[in-house]
Amino acid sequence: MAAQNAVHAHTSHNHRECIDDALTRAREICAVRGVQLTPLREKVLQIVWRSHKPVGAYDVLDELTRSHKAARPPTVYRALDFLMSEGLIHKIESLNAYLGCTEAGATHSGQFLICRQCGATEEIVDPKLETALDQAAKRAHFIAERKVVEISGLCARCAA
Amino acid sequence: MAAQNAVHAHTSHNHRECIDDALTRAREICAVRGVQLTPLREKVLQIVWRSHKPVGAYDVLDELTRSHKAARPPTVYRALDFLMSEGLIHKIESLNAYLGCTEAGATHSGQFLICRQCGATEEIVDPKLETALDQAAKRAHFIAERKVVEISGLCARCAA
DNA sequence: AAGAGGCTGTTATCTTGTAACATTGCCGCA
DNA sequence: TGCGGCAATGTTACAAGATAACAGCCTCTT
Repeated sequence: MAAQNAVHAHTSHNHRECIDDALTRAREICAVRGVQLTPLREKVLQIVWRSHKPVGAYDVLDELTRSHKAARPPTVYRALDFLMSEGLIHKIESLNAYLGCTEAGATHSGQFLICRQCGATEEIVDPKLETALDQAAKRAHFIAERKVVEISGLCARCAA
Repeated sequence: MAAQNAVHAHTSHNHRECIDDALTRAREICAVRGVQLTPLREKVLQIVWRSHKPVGAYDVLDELTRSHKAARPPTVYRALDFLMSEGLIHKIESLNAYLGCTEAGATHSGQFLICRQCGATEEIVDPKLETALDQAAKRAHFIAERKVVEISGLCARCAA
């Protein structure tokens, strides 16, 4: 499920399952935590999950407006902020765009592989890389809190 | 010089030397490459180097306008683009801001430690981290081209 | 003199993100 | 029953970041 998502962002697959899994998982997580995954927030999460490509806030807004005429920028940003604070989505800083989290539940800053050709972006969880980041910070006597790792290039599919 | 800058971003030091070193180095590099470090571009580089904190494009613009009334956003962005393409500055994606490069000359994507308290940002060059990044990409069959690594937290000074 | 290319000027606009205040709806409690 | 508080959303306006598109200028070359 989560682990499966993580390895097929750049491949063809039944994406409906991705979305369903993500939404189900999000509902569970929010229920456990006692926070409200309102219809609006869920809709935004669904929109972000429409693809494995990071989606801009204003693209979310365009999409959201179809079903929700009152939507405005703050509507979207509030929902995105909520989803980020609950670890359900990530912001891809180098693109100013948002991506569904495949490791929802665990608090973590993600590590991403962004294909410049097809746009598909995969979240990876690489313990060695994580360690290397911590060690690098430690050597510099720096207390790491948030770690942004975004590698862009070509996915296997586009390279072939 | 370069290595020295890299370890004192978060400490007090004679910053004039940083700037002078950076400008001198930039002139050398551009001369060797046969590209033009025009007065305008040099001025922008100097402004970016005024501190070890990443500087927003519009902050650069405000500062630039003092000596250069005709300056407009494109003026600044063109200069920043040039300086980035020559590896003389980096963009800090998570802040939408720009920082002088302490390793100018070598082509590289930087790795940064950003103090959320004082704002000082240090560029580090950590071969082990570099390797870990390459390995992580390789394991995912991904061809890495650009690597964004931005760790934010507390510098030793602010933690104390 | 003509033309090409690189740099800068200039105007306008686009994209991304936030401030600030109003409104709604629900829940607990007097 | 009504009131106070809080979380979520509505609404308007704007700030901040970035680029498009075209004009002008200078230099070098032929």
